[in-house]
Amino acid sequence: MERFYVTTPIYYINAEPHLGHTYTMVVADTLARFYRAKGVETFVVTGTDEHGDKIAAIAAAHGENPKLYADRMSPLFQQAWQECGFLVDQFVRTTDPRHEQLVQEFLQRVYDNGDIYFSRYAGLYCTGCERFLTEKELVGGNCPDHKRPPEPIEEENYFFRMTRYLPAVQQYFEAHPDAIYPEHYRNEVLAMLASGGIGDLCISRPKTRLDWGIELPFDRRYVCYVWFDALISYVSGLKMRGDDTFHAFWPTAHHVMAKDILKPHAIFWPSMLLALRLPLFRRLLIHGYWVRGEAKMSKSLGNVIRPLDMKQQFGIDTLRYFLLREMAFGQDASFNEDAFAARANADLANGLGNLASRVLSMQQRYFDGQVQPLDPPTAADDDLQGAFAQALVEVPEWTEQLAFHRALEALWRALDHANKYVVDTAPFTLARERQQLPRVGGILHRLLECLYTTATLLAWFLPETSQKIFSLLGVTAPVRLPTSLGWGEHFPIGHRVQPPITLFPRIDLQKEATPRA
RNA sequence: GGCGGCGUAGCUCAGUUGGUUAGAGCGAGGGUCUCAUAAUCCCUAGGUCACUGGUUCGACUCCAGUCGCCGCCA
Repeated sequence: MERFYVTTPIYYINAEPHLGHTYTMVVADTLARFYRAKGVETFVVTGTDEHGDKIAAIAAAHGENPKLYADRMSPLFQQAWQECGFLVDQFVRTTDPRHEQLVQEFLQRVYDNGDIYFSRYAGLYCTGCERFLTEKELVGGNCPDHKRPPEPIEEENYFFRMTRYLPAVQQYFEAHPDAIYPEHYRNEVLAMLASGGIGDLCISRPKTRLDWGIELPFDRRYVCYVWFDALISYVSGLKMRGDDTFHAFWPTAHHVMAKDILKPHAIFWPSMLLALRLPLFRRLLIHGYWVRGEAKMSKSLGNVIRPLDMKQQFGIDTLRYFLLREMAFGQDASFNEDAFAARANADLANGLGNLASRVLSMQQRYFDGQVQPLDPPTAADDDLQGAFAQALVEVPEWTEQLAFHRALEALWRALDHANKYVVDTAPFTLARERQQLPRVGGILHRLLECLYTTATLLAWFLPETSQKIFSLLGVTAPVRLPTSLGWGEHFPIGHRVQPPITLFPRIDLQKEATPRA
C-alpha cells in the first residue's frame, strides 16, 4: 500500500498560534487529504516544542514552573488545530515521557557510535536565538534578530560530530534533486554545504545555566539542546504508534516548514539521521512568510493574526482558500484585509457560492428539486464538460506539484465557464415555454454535475465546503478521486436535491470593522 | 565582501527554446440579463516590459554595465 507521511514543525510555545503556524497546518492538511483522496494511507504529525531557555524564562516571568506553563500552552495549539478541523494523527509534546525516552535513547546511540565529544567553548550567547552568535553577525553589538546584546559565555559542552556526515548529506541532496523544494532552497543548502563553513553542533547546555530540558543519558549535569530534541519528534510521533507505524511511514516523510528553519532541517537533521543509521526523510517542503506591510509575521514581533478569530469571523474554508490561493508555495505573500475580502467575495461568494445558489434555486423552482434526464448535448454542453474534464486533470496535477494557487485557479476557470454557460444557455428564459422544459432539465442536470465535480476537487482544499455541496446535492462523496467525470451517473432521474443555502456570505469590511467595542 | 534572485498595466502576477498590434485576474468606468448572495455576462486599461549599451534581420525574452529591492553565506 502506498503511504504518505507529512509533518509540520512542532511549534514553540512561547506564543499563541498565529497565521504562520496556521498556513503550515493548512498545507500539511491539504496534502494529507489529497493523498487520502487518491487512496494513499496518510499520517500527520505536529506538536509543541516545550524545552529551552526561552520557555524557562517566560515561565519564570509568569511565576510558573516550566512544566505548568507548557501544560497551559500546549493545549492552545492542540485545540486550535482541532477546531480548525485539521487532520492530526499524532500530536507530539516534547515533554511527553515517550518522546523524552526516545531522545535519550538516540543520544546514547550516537554517543556509543563515537559521534559525540566533550569540549570547551567560549562565545556570545543569545537567549532569544538559543544559540551562540559570531562577532560578525552582531549589528551594533546586538543580536540582529532580537536587538539586544548577547552574553559572553564560556563553558564545556557536548558536541555532535556533524562534520563527519556532511559529505554524505551533500551527496544525498545531489543525488535527489527533489529532496528540497523549491529548488531555490536546495541551491542554498548545497551552497552552504560546499562553503565548508559548517562545524560540529553543540548539543548540550549545562544544568547550572539551564535545567529545563532532556537530560543527557551519559552526563546528568547536562540537558539536550533544543534542536536535537525537537527534530526527533518526527520519529517519536510515529513511534508513539508503534514500531510498525514507524517502519511503514518513515521512508515517505515530507517535512513542511517555513524558510527560517531550513538549516536545522537540511543540515542538522539528515546528519543526525545518518549518525543514527536511519534512512533520510523523503522531502523538505519549504514555504515563505506571510508579510503584512513591512514586518514579517513573526511570533517575537507580535503582528499576529489569530487563526481561531479568523475562523469564527469568516469560516475556516474562507481562510484556507485565501492562504492557498494567494501564496505561491515557496514564495512570500502578503496578507491584508482588503485582499482577503476581495478574494473571498470575488471567488467564493460571487463565483462558487452564487453558482450553487442559482443552480439549486432553478432546480427547485422549475422541477421541485427533482433531477431531469440529460438531453442530447449541444456544442455549449460539450464545451462545459470539456472545461471540467480539464479541471479534473489539472487540479490534481498542480496539487501534486504543490502549486495550490494554480490548482485553484484551474478549478475556477471551470467554475467561471459554468457561470457563463448559465447566461449563454439562459435556462431561466427557456423555462417560460413549456415545450423547452426538457432542455432546461438537461442544462440544470449538467450544472449539478459541475457542482459534483467541483465538490470532488475541493475535498482537500475546502473540506467543509466540499461536504456542504455534496449534502446539498443529496449524494455522498466519491470514495476515491475519479479519473473521469462520470457525468450522468451521479443523479438518478427524479433524485431530489436541496434548496440553496448561502455557502459564503459576502464580506463587508466596513460592517465588520464597526462592532469592535 | 562572495554567491544568487528580482524589478512587466493602479494592485497581484503570466510571459515557453528571441519574431506579426506585450497577456490574465482583481480594482475602476460603461452596458446587459434577471435564475442567483445588487451576484452573472459583455465592453473598456493605450503599460518607455527599471535604466544604458551590445549581439541579431528582429529582444520583455540573450550578453555587459548602472540603479533599486531581496535572499543565502561570510
